[in-house]
Amino acid sequence: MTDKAPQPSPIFKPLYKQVQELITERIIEGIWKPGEMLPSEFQLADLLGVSQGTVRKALNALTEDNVLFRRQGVGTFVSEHTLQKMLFHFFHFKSDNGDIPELPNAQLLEIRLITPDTHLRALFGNSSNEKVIEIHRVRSINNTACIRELIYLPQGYFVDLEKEEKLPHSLYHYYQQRFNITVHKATDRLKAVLANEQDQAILNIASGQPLLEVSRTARSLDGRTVEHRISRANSQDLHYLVELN
Amino acid sequence: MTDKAPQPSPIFKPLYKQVQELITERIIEGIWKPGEMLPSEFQLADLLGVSQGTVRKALNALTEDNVLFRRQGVGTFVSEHTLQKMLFHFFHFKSDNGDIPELPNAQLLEIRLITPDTHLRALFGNSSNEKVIEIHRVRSINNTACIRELIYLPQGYFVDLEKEEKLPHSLYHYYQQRFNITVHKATDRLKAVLANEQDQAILNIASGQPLLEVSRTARSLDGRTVEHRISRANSQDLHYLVELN
DNA sequence: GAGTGGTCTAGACCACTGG
DNA sequence: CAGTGGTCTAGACCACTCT
Repeated sequence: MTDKAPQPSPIFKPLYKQVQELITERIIEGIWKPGEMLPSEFQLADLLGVSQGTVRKALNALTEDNVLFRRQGVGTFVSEHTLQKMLFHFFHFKSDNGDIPELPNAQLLEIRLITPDTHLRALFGNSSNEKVIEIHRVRSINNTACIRELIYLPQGYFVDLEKEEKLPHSLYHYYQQRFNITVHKATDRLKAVLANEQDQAILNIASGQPLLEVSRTARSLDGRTVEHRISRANSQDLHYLVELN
Repeated sequence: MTDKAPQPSPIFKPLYKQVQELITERIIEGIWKPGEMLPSEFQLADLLGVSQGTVRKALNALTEDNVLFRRQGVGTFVSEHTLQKMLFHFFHFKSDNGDIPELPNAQLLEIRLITPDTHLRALFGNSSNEKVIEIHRVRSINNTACIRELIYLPQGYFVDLEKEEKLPHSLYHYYQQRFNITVHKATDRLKAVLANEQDQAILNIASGQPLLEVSRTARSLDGRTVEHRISRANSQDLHYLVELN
């Protein structure tokens, strides 16, 4: 570490924070990959020249933040976007009666490159000539279409994704495996809207029906905005679940 | 504490957890009240016969859980539902352009006692003859009605509340002060619905308009369900904000 | 300056997992 | 059994706040 003694006030940053950032960087750089095990607390302590307790505090903070997960008697691992974790953290639509045990199937309607409007450019911090990938999908439960998804990705981070002809139902795991992009935090904004003609056709509903629109901005481990997603759900038999603490 | 040495496996509960529960109980019993300062770490350690580090771990866990808050150089305090914290934790409606800096005013329409249906009884675990208080309000921003609220409270926990003629805009602070009930966790379920006639009249909107309906179940510190609330919002200029981590 | 929480260390021991 | 994370302790020192 830089210095064992904490710095004088204004620049003061605890040792364990520095350790935390250092570990995060190594994960971002791909030195430690999702699913892999980190060295033990004592090994890391020796490696970084701090005490085991300090390393522990950093590791626990990162575990709290879902960057790592720990199993007593086994080790500390870099979090992976397994289907289970995805569902828990990033998929909040639930069936009204009983739960949705799995992620609803997603049928791909279209992938294309578009020229971003000012809104998308602002979101991604794009240069004006960079293209954006648009993915259009529809999710179904029991063969009934219920959620229409429009997904926007900056082409620079997702090279050649637009050439795929099939995509997995859970994109976040795919982003992680294929592009080393881990969706870490997201902001959802919810509104009630009326179904437009396209919604009516795709979701097979009458005109004048209300839809739950979820507008998501997702950020990766290093803080970049990597995805914008608009989901329009027929909330007849669905709801969006939020736990407040 | 009961025993310094951790128990053999199946009953094993860490010391700091026991300390945590003990402190929580004292808060529930009203021995330490919202806003009040707890004894210092060392005093608590002496009091409970554990080390300061163990007390610290318990206090930090409770801080993480928003039961306490700590200020370096000052002390550890029992959390209070100040307007600020309320807004941050339990009021997630935001204005589309710019933020809502304050809680929108709430105008009381009606308070009455009702006989709970089976749904409400199941929620509150009520005996069948206990009444429920129904509060009907409407919130406005810039003198424009935007959210209609129907609030249900078990009468047993909120004695004589139905006799009030005026209620504060933020009820959670009031529950805490007047009834020693701290809303600690809540579950929101969101749907898009069409405005019914009553909605149209109260929110001053045309028929066929979509509303964002938020159905909340709120639990107190000791885990009892203490409030059910249905908010119907005109999401024309509003959205419901969720941060995912 | 006195008192609080925050950081860091060092060491002992316990609980859990897997070979 | 060896190796991992989890708990608990004790003590030193730092940063912050208030008076």
